[in-house]
Amino acid sequence: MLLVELMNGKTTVTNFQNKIYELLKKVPKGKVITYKELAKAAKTKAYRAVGTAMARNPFAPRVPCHRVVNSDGKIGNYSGKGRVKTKIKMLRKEGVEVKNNRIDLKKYLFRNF
DNA sequence: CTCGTGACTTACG
DNA sequence: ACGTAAGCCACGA
Repeated sequence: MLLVELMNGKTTVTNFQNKIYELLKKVPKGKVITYKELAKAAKTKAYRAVGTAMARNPFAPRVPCHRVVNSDGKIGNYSGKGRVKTKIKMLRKEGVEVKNNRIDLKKYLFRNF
C-alpha cells in the first residue's frame, strides 16, 4: 500500500520525503538505520534534510522514524510524543539494546536495502 | 529568488 | 569525551 493513500486531504509530502519514507519502511524492527545511510540509500547527501523529513513524518508509526539514529550510534532526537524518552522505549521494546543514549551499530544497523 | 531553520555530519581543539 | 564551527540540503515564508 502506498503511503500517499493514507493521507487525508490536509497532509502533503514532497517527493524527497516520500523517497525517504519508502526506504525507511524497509527497516525491520529490531534494527536501526542512520540518517546518513538513509540519505545514501536515497542517492543523496542531504543528511540534514533527512532529519527534517523525519521531524515532519505524518505516517508514524507506519513509517518507523524511531529507528533512525545518528551515524555515531547516538539516539539523536525525536519530536513525537514523549520525545527521546519514548523513542528509546520503543526501540527497547523491539529488542534493540540502548545504553547511555547509545546503540551498538555493529549489532543493530540494518544493511540490506 | 533570497533567507532562516533544523530529529545531521565531519573536523578540530 | 565535549563543544564549536563549517558544510550540507530540503522546505517554507
